[in-house]
Amino acid sequence: MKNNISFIDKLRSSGLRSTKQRLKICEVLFDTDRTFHFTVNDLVKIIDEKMNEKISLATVYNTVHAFHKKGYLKEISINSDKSYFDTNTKIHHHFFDNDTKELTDISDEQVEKVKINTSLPGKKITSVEVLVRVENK
Amino acid sequence: MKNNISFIDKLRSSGLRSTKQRLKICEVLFDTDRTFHFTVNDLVKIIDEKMNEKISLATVYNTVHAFHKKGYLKEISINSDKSYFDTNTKIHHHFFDNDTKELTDISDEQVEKVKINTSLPGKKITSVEVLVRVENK
DNA sequence: TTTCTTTTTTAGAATAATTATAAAGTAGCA
DNA sequence: TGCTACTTTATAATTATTCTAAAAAAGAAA
Repeated sequence: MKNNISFIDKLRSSGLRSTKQRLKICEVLFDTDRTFHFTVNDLVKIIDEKMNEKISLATVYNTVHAFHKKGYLKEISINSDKSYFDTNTKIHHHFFDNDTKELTDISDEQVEKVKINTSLPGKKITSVEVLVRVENK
Repeated sequence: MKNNISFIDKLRSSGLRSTKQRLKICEVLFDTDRTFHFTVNDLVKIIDEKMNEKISLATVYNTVHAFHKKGYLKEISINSDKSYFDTNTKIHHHFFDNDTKELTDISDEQVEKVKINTSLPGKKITSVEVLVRVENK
């Protein structure tokens, strides 16, 4: 219950009502030192097992989508049967290990600025992301 | 029926039996001047409507996976509800239109060489690809 | 060719992630 | 306090993909 006030503000200021469920999800997602990747299923499990709370699946989906829309979460582009989200919303890139299927952040400084010398008419760029695939030597 | 011989060879040499269905799919995928992107559903539609042929959905999935495994197709990393494949198997980059879900190639010259200043121990880089998401202005 | 073995195709069922629905509950404001 | 719009919820529906098991076809050997 410590810094939940900041979450309430966060929600309010983005036009989302602060509900019990949303605050709980905020805690799980943003009340940590480090950012992380997750699927909706991961999130449900954490809420259920670690937080001993029961939030309906539909609500978790709703909330994750709302947070994504507001820019508090980022969707990661990996082809998979599920959607991966990232609490690190800064522009950054990823290693994807083809052997273990693990995803690791590459901080922005470690990738030289990607320049795209072309565009699509009537469209604006919303993100530029690099995916570096690796495998065992 | 012209250059189907090459497809038969292609299949044979990769240890796949050359069946009527696989040859038809080869025609659709590889008997064109330009490479293209597709989903399994797109492919089924083309076979059905343009080629007036009926190949079972399971077979199309099987074949696409077999071709992917053999390196004749590339899967594109987009978080989406479906899987996208590319008949262009060379390393290259993409625009993905968040509105229309359309995928467009970005030719290699239009992207300045991406430099990654970090690595993972024991791993070697197999590809570095850029995904540029766009949406309506 | 005929026969035999293995691979492939197929329709349909099963699975899994996600979205839609519509009723009940809650937040925030007047 | 009461109202209204937004949320939550359980459940059904949807969609892409995979599984299954039987029938069909391919390739090799006799």
